[in-house]
Amino acid sequence: MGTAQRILDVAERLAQTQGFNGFSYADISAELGITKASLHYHFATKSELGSAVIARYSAAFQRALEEIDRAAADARDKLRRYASLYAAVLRHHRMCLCGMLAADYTTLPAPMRDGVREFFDLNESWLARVFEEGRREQVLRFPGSPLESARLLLGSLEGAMLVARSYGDPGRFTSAAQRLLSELSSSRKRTTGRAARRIARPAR
Amino acid sequence: MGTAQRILDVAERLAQTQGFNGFSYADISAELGITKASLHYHFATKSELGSAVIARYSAAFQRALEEIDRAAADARDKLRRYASLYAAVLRHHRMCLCGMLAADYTTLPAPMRDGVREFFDLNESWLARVFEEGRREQVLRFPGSPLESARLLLGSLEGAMLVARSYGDPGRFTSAAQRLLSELSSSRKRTTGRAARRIARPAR
DNA sequence: GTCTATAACGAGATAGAC
DNA sequence: GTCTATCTCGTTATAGAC
Repeated sequence: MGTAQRILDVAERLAQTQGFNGFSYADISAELGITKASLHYHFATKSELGSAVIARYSAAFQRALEEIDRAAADARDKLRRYASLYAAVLRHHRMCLCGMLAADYTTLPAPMRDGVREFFDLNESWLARVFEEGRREQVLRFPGSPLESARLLLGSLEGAMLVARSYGDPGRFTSAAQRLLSELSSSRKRTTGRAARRIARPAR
Repeated sequence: MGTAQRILDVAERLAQTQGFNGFSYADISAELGITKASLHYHFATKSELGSAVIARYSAAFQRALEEIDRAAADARDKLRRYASLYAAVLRHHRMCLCGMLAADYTTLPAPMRDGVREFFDLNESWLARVFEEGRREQVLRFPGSPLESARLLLGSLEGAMLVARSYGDPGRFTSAAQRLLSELSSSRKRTTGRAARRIARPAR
């Protein structure tokens, strides 16, 4: 794999675990056994590096959502798999990249701020589509607009991750995620233990 | 007001808006018109300063919760007022201190990490008591244990704040908070517009 | 594309005068 | 309690050799 990709891998992980102000070129340099000057050859400024990390992360997330659209049985299943994406991140002791950057938001360079909002927009519009589809096919039942439900779910999952990570306890996240899905999608057939386990250990 | 308190005021605001790694003694120094050396007289290390900020914040939050216990009509009203505390913070363009520090968590000195978890514990046990009370007095209806609902609500409010702040739109928070309360506390009498407005502009 | 070397600055922290 | 002065280290970033 190219050097640029390996730099992005490390930067992404550090941003997800320590925040954008919580790591430096020196950290990446030490981990890859490459000098700081070389890092600057690939990414001239930290802002540029951060923007590249966000862009790659968003693209990967986009692909994951398309994969869910392809594989999921119905809208409810899509939400379950969506929550599983978050659970997988947390199991790697990471926070969602953009949830993390949302905390650093006011200190971020403008291009990165835009990237963070675009990531949220991406998630919200996909989720809103899923809620709309679920309502249409009568597999989901919820009050208000699909977009409102999308925003509530996105924010709640981000917050559940954030707190769960402080306790080093992914169970806190999966527990909250299960309740959220069953509340937000209160169809007649209620969520059972089987679905709960599927969130806790998703297909890879 | 004493110098130490004014230092804490500034440090608290900076921690809530920029994160613990997003501000320095120099920032506080400039704002208060006092040298960095003087700051170190009051708080020898940044870790000490951070711990003091958390301790004061937690104590103030504790008092706010006791005030809610005193003033609120019932458990549902307590939850509404609880959400209003968060909305007030957000309106000041701040994030919850400990929600912010939860993002910085892995980079924090150990004493601060403990303080963050204690803040969450404090909130969760108060909320769990409220959910329990609400169930007992049949004003709230929810599945599972009171503690699970407490954790879900805490995490969801933190996350809703985090995302809303990125958009500079407190309305995103209040909208999510309303939905959460009405879902989490699905008694027969549903929440109305009157309650919604109370969350948007709480009593001070 | 990676290196050595260094610039330029800001961080947290301390010594000691007043 | 607050100051000046300073230390040491870490930060992002650049110049120029290989």
